[in-house]
Amino acid sequence: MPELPEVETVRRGLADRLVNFQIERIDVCRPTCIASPGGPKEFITKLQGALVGDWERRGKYLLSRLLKKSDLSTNCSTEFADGGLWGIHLRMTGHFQLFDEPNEPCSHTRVRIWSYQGQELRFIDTRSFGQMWWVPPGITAEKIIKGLKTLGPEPFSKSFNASYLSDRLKNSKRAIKSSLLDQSVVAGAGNIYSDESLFSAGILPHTQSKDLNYNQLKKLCQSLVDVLKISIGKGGTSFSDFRDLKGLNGNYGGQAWVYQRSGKPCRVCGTQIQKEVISGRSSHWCPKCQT
DNA sequence: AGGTTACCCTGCGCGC
DNA sequence: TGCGCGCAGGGTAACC
Repeated sequence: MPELPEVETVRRGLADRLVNFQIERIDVCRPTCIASPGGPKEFITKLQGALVGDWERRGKYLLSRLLKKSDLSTNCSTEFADGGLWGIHLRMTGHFQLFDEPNEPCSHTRVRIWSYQGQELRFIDTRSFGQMWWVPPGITAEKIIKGLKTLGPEPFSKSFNASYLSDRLKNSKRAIKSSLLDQSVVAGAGNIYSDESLFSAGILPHTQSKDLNYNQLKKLCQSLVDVLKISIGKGGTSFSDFRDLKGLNGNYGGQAWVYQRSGKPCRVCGTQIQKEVISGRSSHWCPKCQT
């Protein structure tokens, strides 16, 4: 279940490893994972021949700038035209593997992308929730990728602070846990990091969002940023480790304070960690450390 | 209109 | 041993 730190780790891995990665061929093994309007056919046509450029992360979305060799350019020319954007959302179980040698794909392989250099970038996604898009040149990614349109501020940006949260949540009766999961409030938090940041801030997940005072919101902002940063630091840097991302899930490196620890003693005070479903997502908290 | 729920999908763990 | 059920979760559509 990649959340912001895992997606950021993937972004860095792709940016590091896909150097001069020019796409020769694509095999979409599961057509439903291509979510752009033109479907797999257009996705394949438009990505083929493209050079994969810079990688950007927005919330849990990944975007790569594609460069296409200009029709006017000669063999020796290094001129590239805008090839649009390649968007990716890993959702629950999506991950990449890069192979230097030919290799038999596993049954959960959804998209296979070969470079002219003979490398294969493979998208593997057990639960098949992951999606990819091709965004035409000159069109904003928000037009094609619906989720980007409603994305709130990045947790690490200046616009994510206590006064923003205070204003955004001042009339909201929903549980703060639910607000944190809302990508339009803040981009990138999922179930793990919302539980962990609430623990770190000493706030009960059921608390009505509007009832949090300025200091609590300040603490919450800082806690979320800290928890995310710590996890990015432990996210690993080598591409081959991506297959192990799932192993890090759920405990972000074994350091979870409350997430999926219901019934176990709180690492701080020993009180039994509680669990309850809040707005459809399991929530974990310490009844003594969080008030 | 804010807010909640169902759904998509698959593997796993539990209970009988 | 084996089967069936429930659970896990991000985002979005549909609903209240």
